[in-house]
Amino acid sequence: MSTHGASLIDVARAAGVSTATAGRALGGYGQVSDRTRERVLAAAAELGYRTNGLARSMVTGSTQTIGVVVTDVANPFFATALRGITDVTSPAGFEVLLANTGGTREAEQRAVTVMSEKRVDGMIVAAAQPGDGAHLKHAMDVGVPVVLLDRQVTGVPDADTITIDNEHAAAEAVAHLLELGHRRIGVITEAGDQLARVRSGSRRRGLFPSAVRLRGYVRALQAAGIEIDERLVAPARYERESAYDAMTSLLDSAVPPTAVLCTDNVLASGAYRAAQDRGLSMPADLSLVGFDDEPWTTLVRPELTIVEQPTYDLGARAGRQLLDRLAGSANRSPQHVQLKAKLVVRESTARYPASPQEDLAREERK
Amino acid sequence: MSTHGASLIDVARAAGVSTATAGRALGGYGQVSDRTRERVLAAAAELGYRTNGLARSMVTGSTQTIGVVVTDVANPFFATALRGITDVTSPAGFEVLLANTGGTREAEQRAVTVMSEKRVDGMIVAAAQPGDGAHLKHAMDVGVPVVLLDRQVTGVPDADTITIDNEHAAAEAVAHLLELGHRRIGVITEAGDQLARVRSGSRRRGLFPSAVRLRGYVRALQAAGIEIDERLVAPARYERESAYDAMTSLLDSAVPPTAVLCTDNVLASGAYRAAQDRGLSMPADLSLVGFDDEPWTTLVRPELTIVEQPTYDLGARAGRQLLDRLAGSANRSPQHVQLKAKLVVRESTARYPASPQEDLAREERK
DNA sequence: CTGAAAGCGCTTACAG
DNA sequence: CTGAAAGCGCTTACAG
Repeated sequence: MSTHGASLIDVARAAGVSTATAGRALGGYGQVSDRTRERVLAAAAELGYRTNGLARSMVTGSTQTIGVVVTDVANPFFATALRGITDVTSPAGFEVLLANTGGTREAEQRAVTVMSEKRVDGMIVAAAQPGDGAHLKHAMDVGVPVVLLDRQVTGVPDADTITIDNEHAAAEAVAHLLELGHRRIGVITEAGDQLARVRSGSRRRGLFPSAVRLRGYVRALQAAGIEIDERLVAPARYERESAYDAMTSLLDSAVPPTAVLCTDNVLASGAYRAAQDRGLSMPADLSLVGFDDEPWTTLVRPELTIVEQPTYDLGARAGRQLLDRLAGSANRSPQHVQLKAKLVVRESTARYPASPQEDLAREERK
Repeated sequence: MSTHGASLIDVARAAGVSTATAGRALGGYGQVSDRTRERVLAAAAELGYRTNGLARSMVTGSTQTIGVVVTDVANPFFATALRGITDVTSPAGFEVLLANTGGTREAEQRAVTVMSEKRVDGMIVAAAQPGDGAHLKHAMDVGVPVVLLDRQVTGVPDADTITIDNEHAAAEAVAHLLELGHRRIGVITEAGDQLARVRSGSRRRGLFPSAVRLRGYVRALQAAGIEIDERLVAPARYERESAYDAMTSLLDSAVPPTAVLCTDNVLASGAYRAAQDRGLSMPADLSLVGFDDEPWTTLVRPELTIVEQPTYDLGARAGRQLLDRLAGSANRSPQHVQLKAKLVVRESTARYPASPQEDLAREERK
């Protein structure tokens, strides 16, 4: 590839030394006399030499590159986590090879294969599907450490995992509502179809965050001695419109909830809007809790009470974990880090019933 | 690197053929008989063989990787553009090597150097600084095509550029306000320090989007015969709090503006909040225009009138442009694509004065 | 401190 | 259709 300019041979020739010596001077390894180093550096500068990283990687066995696989970089959650990853790995001299799976397992498998072929030193993966991590297992088997981000996957028992304690996060939000006096608490969830599975209490792996949050909801209510009312569990897709509809149907039900938990940020925005459009006054008529501290949550009135995930940290920790593996703790047993989310009470949640008087007034109206 | 499993030699030996033949069978190039191919494929599967992309790239001269350099992946603008890039380049068989510069030229130079060393086939760069693109020029000189995204850079005359027509975008927003009757129109801008330069009308290159938008503001007012009042140009950093302060000082001035343009999404959120906190009723007391169609802009009341940038498209077009270069149009003259932004009128802008009656009432109150 | 030689794992002419 | 050999551009023992 002469188009890519001078090679080490050219530099060595120009400096009147062997390629071994030129390589040592340029690469900063081995011993070189100051005089020689200067001559080589001068020749390299003259020729505009840049090391061929491909050749170097082939012999050193390291590319100083890590693969990062997410379902959607445009999602603020992953974008922020990605920033956390690069902020940690970049100073350590690693570049990031990025892949977007769009949430399909096929795309993920392809991405993992390509990254393996490009010989990334390790991978951080936010999986598309909770089941069957055979492709990830395979990567680990050939010596590429993988760190699972945000999502547990079955079939990769040896991978490190960095997740958020979603069960606790959701449970805390529900506990907050219970404490305020709410008894009919609805939930808008992407995991509506997994309610039965969630209630039966299967193991963690194989459950994605939305399902784990739903479990937190279920557990918190059960702990308070409240029976789960399936009519209060509103399924929705990961779209504002879908959440809008879910909220609407929740409010249309015979005995509507007095409070609603939305298990992610997009769902919360749709639900918020539906409540607004219906002319409900929050928090007087309805308490609402969302996930993630997005800009809009403090711009709307009332400001939204949320569960704040340590998103940036999630990425940063994953990066650090991978760096640790790469730095030699290759055979240590898998690490499973769970970060805590934080309930941030703002204006969209309030006591129910609002006050004894109002309670009375409500009764009289009947 | 035996840790990385079987090599082509191992496969060839197992299949009883030469490495040349094994390579042809596996790589899908050259001629191989069906019988041989089957034997090779079987052996490869048996051994869990994966091509070493490093070795392949070294001989083919292509890594099927493009470098993408942005200032901040966590910024929704770049995250969305990045998604546009990957959606276009991934089906074409390219992976993305990502770098975050944090907005400093040094980090950008380092990123570009490393990407060159890793032999990316091309790069898409959202520059950290408008001036001195020597490092980018250098990349192009050694045969790595560069596409500039969103930001013009001096010193790289041969690079393709994909930008948004920011001057037009801002001018259109101002024209909308003028049409509504506003005459005192303020602007909150990151390019406050460049007002003089903007007014003198220097060339495009060397000006970043914020400055170009400020120019759009200036031009639109001038076209309407309105003199620029420097007290209406409020400088702010790219932070919500800073914009909040800028808006506050704008409203505190002796003759406050009746309408304000915010030249990006973060500034708009801070300004919106300041107006709210002051108890101003929008759009009756103040008209406000922002940039970018972020979720919050339709969640707040009133909904925000905005200039919508084709962010995803910006990335997609950049990806396509780079693909074109790579596909052979290497020597064609540089392309400069400018995408149009779109004014989306919602509820935060209204006629001024509101009506003759109100005008009268206003007068009487004095 | 320096150099000759081998080798990383592929693909590519060139013969046959 | 298949194979022997060269070569991509480095780094790494091994001698000296």
